[in-house]
Amino acid sequence: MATMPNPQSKSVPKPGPALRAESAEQLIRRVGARLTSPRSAVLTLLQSSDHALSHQEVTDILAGQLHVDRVTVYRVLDWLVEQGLAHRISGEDRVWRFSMSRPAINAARSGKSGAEAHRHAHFACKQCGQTFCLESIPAALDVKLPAGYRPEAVELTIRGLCGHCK
Amino acid sequence: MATMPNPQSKSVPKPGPALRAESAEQLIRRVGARLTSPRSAVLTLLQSSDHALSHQEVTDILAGQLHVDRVTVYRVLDWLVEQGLAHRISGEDRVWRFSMSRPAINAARSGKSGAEAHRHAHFACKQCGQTFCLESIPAALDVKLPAGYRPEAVELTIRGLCGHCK
DNA sequence: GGTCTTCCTGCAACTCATTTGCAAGTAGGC
DNA sequence: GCCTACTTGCAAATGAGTTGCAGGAAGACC
Repeated sequence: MATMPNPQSKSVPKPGPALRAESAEQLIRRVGARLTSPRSAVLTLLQSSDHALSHQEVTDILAGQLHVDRVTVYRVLDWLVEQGLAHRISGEDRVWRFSMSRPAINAARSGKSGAEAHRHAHFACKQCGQTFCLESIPAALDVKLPAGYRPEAVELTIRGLCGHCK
Repeated sequence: MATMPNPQSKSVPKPGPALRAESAEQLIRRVGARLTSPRSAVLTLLQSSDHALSHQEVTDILAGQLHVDRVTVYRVLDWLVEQGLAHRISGEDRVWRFSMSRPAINAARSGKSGAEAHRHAHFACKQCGQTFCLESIPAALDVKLPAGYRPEAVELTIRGLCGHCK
């Protein structure tokens, strides 16, 4: 996924190079898991999307490609997060959004946890509702906390208007 | 809803249990709104809590004090946010939490919007589930966004173990 | 104190994202 | 090709938050 997202391309991502599907399968095998069509389809979708996708978006887009139950989509998304192949972003609309980021993939390859590699800011557009990863902006743990507080993760979300909606 | 402040102006309330209830009433009148027992009770509760409260927590605590419908609690909390007397924090568990912060109150007094004054980080403890305001840590808008992106608000949430759960 | 108007509250029913239970299906090891 | 453990599909449940509406009460006016 591009560090600088292109807001022009909306919900339906382009299929992309042939390598993408193969890459999704490779990643699934890399974690030693069973390769199934829902997993492959969801992961490929996340890979080719320039913004974080909600469960609803994934289900809608997949609906035209293959038959996948919505519960399965939930489970696959959870599983991808568990495996460190994707990360989950909580939005203001109480909807989870999922995104696959290069660092997460690299971390999975190198054995690090996805959470550990997932240290960047997000931008949530209040106009179009889309959420973009700002991988160039770190969500750093360098803040001074009150005594005794042990930080483990930082969530930095910027809200406003994206490049397309401004 | 009128926003004309009440002419009766009193001194800044001092911290202390006895003055707290009175202070909640003062604040409600300050925004020119009707003083009702649900509003007073919820605001007093937020004032006396050291952490952000969920709707469920507010309802539970209030249950032992007076009869308030859960829908009314939702509406009062929304109203407090609208008036800038409280702010709303979105958590990982898809539950809103509400907190009243000094800056927000001062902003209400000076006519500024609560959102404008609400520029601090939050700490979410994964052990006890509580969320605390870190008013000494600013959620600054000084990040470099991709061209065309217009930021309006920053949400900075640190997750980990709080001083009590460490 | 009494009346009136407008805003607020309580109640019931609803929405919708997400979860759970379970039986049927299938990927991959043997 | 067979088996077993892991996945999926379906139905139903959960739970936070919302909506519509009628009755109730805060506060203004007299």
